[in-house]
Order: sequence, then C-alpha cells, then structure tokens
Amino acid sequence: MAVRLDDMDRKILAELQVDAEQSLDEIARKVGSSKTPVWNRIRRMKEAGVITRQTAILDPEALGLEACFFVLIRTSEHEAEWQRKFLKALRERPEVLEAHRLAGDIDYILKVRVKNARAYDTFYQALISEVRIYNVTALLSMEEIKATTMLPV
Amino acid sequence: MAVRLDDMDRKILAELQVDAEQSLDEIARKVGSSKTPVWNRIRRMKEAGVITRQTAILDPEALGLEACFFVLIRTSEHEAEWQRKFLKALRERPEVLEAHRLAGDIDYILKVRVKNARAYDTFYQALISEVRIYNVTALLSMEEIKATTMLPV
DNA sequence: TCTGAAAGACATGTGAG
DNA sequence: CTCACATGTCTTTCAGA
Repeated sequence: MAVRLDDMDRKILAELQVDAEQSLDEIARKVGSSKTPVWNRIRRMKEAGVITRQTAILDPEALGLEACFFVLIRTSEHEAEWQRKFLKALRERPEVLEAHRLAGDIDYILKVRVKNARAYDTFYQALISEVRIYNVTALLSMEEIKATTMLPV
Repeated sequence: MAVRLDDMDRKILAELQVDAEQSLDEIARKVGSSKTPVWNRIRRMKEAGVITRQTAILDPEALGLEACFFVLIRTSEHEAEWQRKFLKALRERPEVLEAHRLAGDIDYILKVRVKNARAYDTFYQALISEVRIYNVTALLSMEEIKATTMLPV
C-alpha cells in the first residue's frame, strides 16, 4: 500500500494540503520545479490513491454547528448483525464526522457535530433507539484548540 | 457569526464538499443554475468565511501513517503559563491532527496520527517531557469506520 | 526525467435584460 | 439576480532533449 515518494512529491503534497487552489505555476515555483513535472507527479499520486480528493473546508461555526462532542461507546453486543446495523447507522448520519472501532475496554469513539446540546440529545436518542448500547460517555468540546486535515508528509 | 444561506447556497456547499475540483459549469448544472450566479455565491461565501479554504485530502495509509490514537488527558495544572506551553506544544506537533479542551473530568482530547505504536510512544514521551500531565489514556483505533470533512449543510 | 510550446478549457469580469 | 459573451489565465498534452 505504501507508495514510494521522493522529496519533491512530499513538497508538492505539503503545498496541496495548505492550499489546493494554487496554480501549477505557483506550486512549481515554490517547490523549485516547473509545470509539467509537477503536473505529472500530481497525476501519479492521484492514480496511486495518495491524493484521495480535493474538497472545500467549511467553517462549522459559520454554519451554525456550534457543538462538538466526542462520544465513547461501550457495548455488550459483539454479534455480526448488531455491528452491521450499528455501522450502518453511523455511516448514514451526517452529524457523525468520525467513527473508529477501538482496542481496549471502550469499543467505539465518535466525533459528532451538531447545532447545540439539544440537537446532540436528539441524535443520541435516535441512535440508542436504533441499536442497543451498553454505556455511553459524551465529552463536550469547549474549545477547538487545533483541527487540521494536514497530514505530516 | 452565522451567515444567512439559502437553499441554493447549501446545494453549492454540498457539491464543493464532495468535490472541489468540479468546474463551475458542472456545479451550476447539478444545482440547477448557471455559471455567474454560482460563481458570485461562492465568492460571497468565501468572503463571509463560510468556505475557509480548499485542500487536498490524502490517504494516511498510503503515506505510511497507519496508527491513529485518541488521547484523553487529565491535568492537575490549570495555570495560564502551563496552558500556554501545552497549547503551543500541541499546535507545533504535526502528528496532532485535532485537539479540544473539554468540559468535565477529562480536560483534553487529542487525535494523533503516526506511523506505528513506537512512533506514538516517541510522541508521548516528548509531550510529557515538555509539560506536566496528571493522567493520560490512549485509545488505539483498530478501524476507521468513517472519517469525513463534510459538514451537514 | 525535464523543458518549452501550443491547444483547448476554464474562471473571472462586464454589460445588458 | 440571471444570461451571454469577452478575455486572459490555467490545465493538459505533446514533441524533443
């Protein structure tokens, strides 16, 4: 899976992560190359799946999504059918931005973005009515200190 | 802070979140409008800060970043100077993708992406040598069920 | 591999309905 | 607010080193 990337590739990725709207010329200038080779490298990295897609990052506050919760979930159920339903519920709910299955005594962690505490409660009630969950702890974010999509390359 | 957005704005935002590389014509066609109005709306939303920036999303696995940890932190220190140092450390470390200050008995949560468990340990040792921390729980992600940058609009 | 040139597509701006 | 067109810039391709 791991693709071989040289120094130039990494510089290009760093630039694309900072700002994907820059022109090829600009990127080429910054990384010390020229248009065509940069274009070829980007194409290769897209084909290799290193670059997944290009997206607009929105400001959640400006959209009125002012509450962010991390939800720790313990479950007593580990049957395939239960899990299938649970994962489906998570994938279908747009307020669930992240969901991970964990090692250890906590089984799942979710990151949920909603308008306010009441909207979280609505989400929570809907979720537990869909699937049986043993124990839930919600951690309310008071302040987003850092949130980046930029991976270290 | 919250900007007034109509239905058309929301459709455009949804498209831009799915794929920001589409041409204006394509977006216009999908949302049932034409180029100029779509372009004006996008410009307005950028100026209003609804659209923050445009970025390339990379595949962490393809980059060899195969381990993802959520780190729960309790601290006994709540002095301004300690906090300043702690936040600075978090912001400067590129492996920290997210950091939130929480309400409740857990003070902070981090999301950390690294190559492997050893790299996490290196990160952890470096962090606790920089600032005093009372209690740390690391949750290891076994499976990323969902991870999206798409906010519900 | 890179360079340079050249086509074609596209974003951006203007003026009119 | 929308449409249609103009212009200049950018992506994308190709030949040649």
